Amino acid sequence: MVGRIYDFKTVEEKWQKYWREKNIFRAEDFSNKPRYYALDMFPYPSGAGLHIGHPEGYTASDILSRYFRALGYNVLHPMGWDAFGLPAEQHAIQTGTDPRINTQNNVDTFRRQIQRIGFAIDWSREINTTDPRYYRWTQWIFLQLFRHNLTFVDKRPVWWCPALKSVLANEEVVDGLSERGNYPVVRRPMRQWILRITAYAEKLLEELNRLDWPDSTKRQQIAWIGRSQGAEVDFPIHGVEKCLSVYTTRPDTLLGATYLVVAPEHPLLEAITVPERWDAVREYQQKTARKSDLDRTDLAKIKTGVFSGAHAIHPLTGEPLPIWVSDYVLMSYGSGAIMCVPAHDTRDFEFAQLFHLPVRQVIRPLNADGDTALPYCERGILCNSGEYDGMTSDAAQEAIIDRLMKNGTGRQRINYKLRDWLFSRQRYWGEPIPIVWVREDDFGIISRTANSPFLEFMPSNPVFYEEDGRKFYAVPLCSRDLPLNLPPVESYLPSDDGESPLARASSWVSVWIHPQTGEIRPQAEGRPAGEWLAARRETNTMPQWAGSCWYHLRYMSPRCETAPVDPKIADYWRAPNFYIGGAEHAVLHLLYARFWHRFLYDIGVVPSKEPYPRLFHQGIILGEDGEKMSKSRGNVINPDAIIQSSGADSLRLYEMFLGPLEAVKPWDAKGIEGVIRFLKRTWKFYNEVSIDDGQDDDDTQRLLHESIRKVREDIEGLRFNTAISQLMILLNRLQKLPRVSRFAGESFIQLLAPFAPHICEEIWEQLGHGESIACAPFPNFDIQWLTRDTVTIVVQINGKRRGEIFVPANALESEVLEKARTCDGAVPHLRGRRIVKEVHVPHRIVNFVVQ
RNA sequence: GCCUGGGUGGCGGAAUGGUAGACGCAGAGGACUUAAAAUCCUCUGACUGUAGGGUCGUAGGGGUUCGAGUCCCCUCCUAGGCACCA
Repeated sequence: MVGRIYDFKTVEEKWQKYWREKNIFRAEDFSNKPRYYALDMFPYPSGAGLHIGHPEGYTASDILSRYFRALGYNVLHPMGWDAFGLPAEQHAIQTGTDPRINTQNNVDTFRRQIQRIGFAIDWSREINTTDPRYYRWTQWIFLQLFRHNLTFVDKRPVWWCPALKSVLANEEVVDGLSERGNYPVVRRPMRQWILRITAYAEKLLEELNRLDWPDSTKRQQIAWIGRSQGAEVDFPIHGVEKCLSVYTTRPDTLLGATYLVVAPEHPLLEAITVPERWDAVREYQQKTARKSDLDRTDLAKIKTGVFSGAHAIHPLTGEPLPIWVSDYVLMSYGSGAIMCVPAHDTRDFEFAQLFHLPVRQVIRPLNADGDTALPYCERGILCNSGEYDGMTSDAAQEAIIDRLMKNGTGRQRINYKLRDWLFSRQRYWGEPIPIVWVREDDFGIISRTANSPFLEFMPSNPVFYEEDGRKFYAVPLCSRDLPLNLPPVESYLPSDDGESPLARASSWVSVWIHPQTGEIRPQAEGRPAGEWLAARRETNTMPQWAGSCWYHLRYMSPRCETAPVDPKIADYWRAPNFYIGGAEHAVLHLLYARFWHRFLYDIGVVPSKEPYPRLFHQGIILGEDGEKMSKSRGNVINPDAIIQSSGADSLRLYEMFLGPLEAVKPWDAKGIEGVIRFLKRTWKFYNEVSIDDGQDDDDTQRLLHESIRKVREDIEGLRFNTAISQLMILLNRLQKLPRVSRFAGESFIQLLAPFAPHICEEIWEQLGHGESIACAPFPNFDIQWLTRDTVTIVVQINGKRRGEIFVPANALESEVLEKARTCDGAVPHLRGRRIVKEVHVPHRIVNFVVQ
């Protein structure tokens, strides 16, 4: 019936061409069909080409896409390129060529490789974050954030990587080394753009429990946001008109505080340190400043610190408490100062031991028996706390906060570990930030110019910074100036002091702006007549995360010229039904994208609060040695080579058969033989079997309908490995038959089609169908074949399997037990024994407990 | 250190508290072939018995249950995340 030889290369190329030319997988906006949006984390098109890990997630989303299309859904399955980023920039630096060229080549390679795997992608919606028509809207969203007071600039110590000549975000630094390249990094103060993601901490935390996400990822985000509830307590300082505020999650231990510690960078330190101690404190500050954060946060190291000579006054007892300085207190969390309760905090205890500070126990365990080992860090019953003695920690906490509030020396307080998002990079290959800087007086002119185009995105709180005693104000470009294109530059190398390569494009940087008309002209052309103001463009660019914060929206209306996403189309597609990508993005991309998306919801741009309601992480495919694939280990499997030797269908099928989608699992070059044989047997089966309008025998029908059900359930539950083994079981049976019914013959190939679409299209066509199998309605099972007349029941004696019986499914319990008692396997073990208990689980098991 | 997963044949893995090891790989034997490849058939957890069969077996130890890979407690190993966040 089909050709004798299974020539996968010819078959696969034929159908890939067919799908492309017939636009089989085009998604239709506003279709009346139910909609299904399957989204992959889009790749960074690296020079190395497609990795074996890419097709794993893509195949999973492709199976779902094809499955739901066959169920009659209008499916959106798009692909695009997250193409800004460091490797392309470094390539540009090394070769001196424009990163656009290299990026375009890499994108072409990725597209060709992905297309060769035969994914059901709507290529008419392809997007690229480096396309000005795309980043125009990335810039627009930035300006909206700017307008809503969610951005600011600050000269702050940031991670500076001398080797990369670039500033890195907290998240890009791992153990004091750059995430990319493992170069050392140091702290260095620079002017930076920062996004107030902390303003969204509560919203991001709240929505989390409504998401269908892996628990571990939710937990990571919860930990990253790091909400804690406690109290802020003010300690007046002896002899100085100042108060030191501390944050504590254990206000119940307030009476156990014996000293305070402030961070070396604390702004009050200068004012409170007594003159005799000033040298020691300054020396300590300098020593800390020289330390890398790795040294500073190393838990294993011995604590250090100096006494400031100052004393704080306990707000409840009036007792003077010494104020120490130590780098175990971080300026970036809470208020940069803590009250220390060595009896009930491990770190405070350690410090107190080292510097011989008093330890006062104020909490005892609920079921106290004898002495408590200190530090005791659990909650318990208060002691040595005057009027609070005998109260539980919970009650005391409330009572103490109450008292502080009455005294005006404390209040409830919620803190987050989440830090604001350092958003600027001193790089070329990123979205330019659409801001110009003007002098204070000129900013006043713009602000007073009614209808100035520069007021379109003007925030209520101006953004400014000071340099050499002069203030510079941020002026947002207006939307008609977008996109702000990346200018050509002569060198992609940042300057040694860390300025972006854009700073060298002086004719681009220095401009005249016209407050009334909004016109912008290069200063190089000389000052035009009229009321023009001198301005300098922002030369920092956005981080690579920016473009991936909203790409899921752009796929919906990729050519929309009036908004990031067409509101009507966004209302149609809503949100992806399925989002798949690596777990390495658990906190970075997934938190940033949630932030931007939620902001867009808040300003009415999108209809849903959350970008990705259902998320899944595919596991990693390891090399054959069980180690992570890497060039240096030489264990990299190249997908192109697999496709060349075994075909795209085999690659797809094998990656899905390897194990559970979420598991980390090693590649096995021998293992792929199994699925190759399976596909060959499938081909051979349709070559040899005769398909007619007759009936199948009962066992075949039963297995067929069971298989349909299992494959459907497994696809929907993402259990592709067991779906494939069911298909193998089904084929093992079918291929023994000389003839099968049309329903059986067609169903099998349709069940297999989402996994191995090319071979199935070919067989489908040769079975006489004129239309693509991708559009054929998916087979459904008939429940009548899933209920059995006769069931097999296992007979156990004392929990050990001794035999089995076949009984009618509707047999009475007494009949089943009688048959079980007298079955061949059971009789010898029952002889001479007394049955003390009979357990009968209908349709499953009978267990006799005997003595 | 803390928080999460996970530990099942030679290997990847399968098992709503109910026949452990489906499916596949590897291995053994056989058929076809001059031969090899490919393909097809049979066997394949360990120990034990001529055989019917028996005993053991899901990291280790305990427990709950008629019955535990699955639930509970402890220990070990392993992967991932967090890490002086007061």
